[in-house]
Amino acid sequence: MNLKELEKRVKNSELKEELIGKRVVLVGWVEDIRDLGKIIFIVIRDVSGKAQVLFLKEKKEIFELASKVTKHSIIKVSGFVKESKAKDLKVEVVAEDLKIVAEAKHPLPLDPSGRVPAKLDTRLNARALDLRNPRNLAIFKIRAQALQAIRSCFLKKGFIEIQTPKIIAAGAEGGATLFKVDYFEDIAYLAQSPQLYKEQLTASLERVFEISDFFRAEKSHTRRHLSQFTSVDLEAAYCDEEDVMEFLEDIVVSCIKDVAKKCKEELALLNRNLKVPKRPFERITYSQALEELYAMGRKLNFGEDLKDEDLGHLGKKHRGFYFIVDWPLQLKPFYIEGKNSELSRSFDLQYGYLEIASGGMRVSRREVLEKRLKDLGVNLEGFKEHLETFSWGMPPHAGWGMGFDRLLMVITGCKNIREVILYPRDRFRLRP
RNA sequence: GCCCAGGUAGUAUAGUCCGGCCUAGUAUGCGGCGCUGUCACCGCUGCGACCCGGGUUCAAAUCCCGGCCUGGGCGCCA
Repeated sequence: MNLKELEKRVKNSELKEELIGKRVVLVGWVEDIRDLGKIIFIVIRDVSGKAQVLFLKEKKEIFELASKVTKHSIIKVSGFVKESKAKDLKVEVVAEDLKIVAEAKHPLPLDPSGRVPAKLDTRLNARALDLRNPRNLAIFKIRAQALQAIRSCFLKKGFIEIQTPKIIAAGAEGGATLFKVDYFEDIAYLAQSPQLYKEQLTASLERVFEISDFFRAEKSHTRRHLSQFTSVDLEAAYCDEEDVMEFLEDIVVSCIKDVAKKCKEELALLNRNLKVPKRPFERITYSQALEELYAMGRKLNFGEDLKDEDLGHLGKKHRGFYFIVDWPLQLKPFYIEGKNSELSRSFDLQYGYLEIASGGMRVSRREVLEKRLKDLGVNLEGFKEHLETFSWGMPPHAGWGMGFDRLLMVITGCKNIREVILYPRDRFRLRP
């Protein structure tokens, strides 16, 4: 089978009244069969939607073939379009010819029609079949659209898309746990962020963005953590934290606006009434957050990180997107610029309890960076090449990283991050 | 690494507390038969399951121990 052979193919979503009387070819999987004895209705679905095909007893050969088709087999049907009496379809196709392209052998691991909903684990183990459920497919149509929206927003602002290495040398970056991999005679690690590279690149590319997967060997087991996740990263020269916060607002709002406009059917399948957030997003300082938490009976000292429970409380008070700014310097990584001796020029973007993005003004002076690293007790040797670039004329720059999968949770309303990833990787899942 | 919950036909569930009328119920699925407008088609009929190993007991899906797997949470998350 090839495209030439399918020249007359009409996607199910294109099957409209204008085609009445015309001969068409449909290809797709069998979603449902209703055999009434002398007439058989087959509901055929493809990536675009569904259609109803009629088989009449007069066409003996194909009628008998149709009565043997199993659900979820791939079939090719040709026939004439006519008006339909079906509840939710305007037209249908009376079959003239039927070919079983690929038989689905039962039992199947789950029922994509969703009549008996399968557990997430079962679904992920049979993902390709699971995505024949239009609701689940909708999530990934939205995902693709959201990515495209973000990319075009960056390009409009003059950003250059980059790809940084995913295999990196010694885990000098510290912090979160790295995955170790054999690298010929050496040991390498999987990158957990493009941080150092994207900063370096502002020296020449000025404004850069990257949309790629990164890896964290955290032993987290929650509904919002994964070992492999998609990160949207921005870094821009001659910008400060305020500038990149505006970029972030713009990216998020454009993305949601675009999805709301172009994915109406998909959002409807998810029962989602997607509201475009208003700019500017609310901003609270870390100190304000502590005060608010104190008023709710939670005592935290300055310098303590906000725990999930705290963010949960704050999320109830601040609905939708909001920034937490002015974090204590000690809570932020070495490359974040200080505001003074205590505070940093950084921000986190929250959506309710969920942390979506974090970023800030970066340190661009080598001596400051070296001091910060030394204060943390890090061996400068591991950062030698990175630090060197800061002696070649490093422009002041700021940036952020956003968890794309988490943004998608917000857009789709999925409560488990695994639902918005095709083949999620977590601590307990390495396959399929 | 820690805590909690769970594992019953292909899928999803009831039963488990308090062992015995469980010959394991229901829905959906799958097979057969009938039916010319279905649309979660319908009617009749059949098929199919107690995660694995050990223990207690006259008797284990049910209680105990170990293992494997899953879900949720904590911690962790530059």
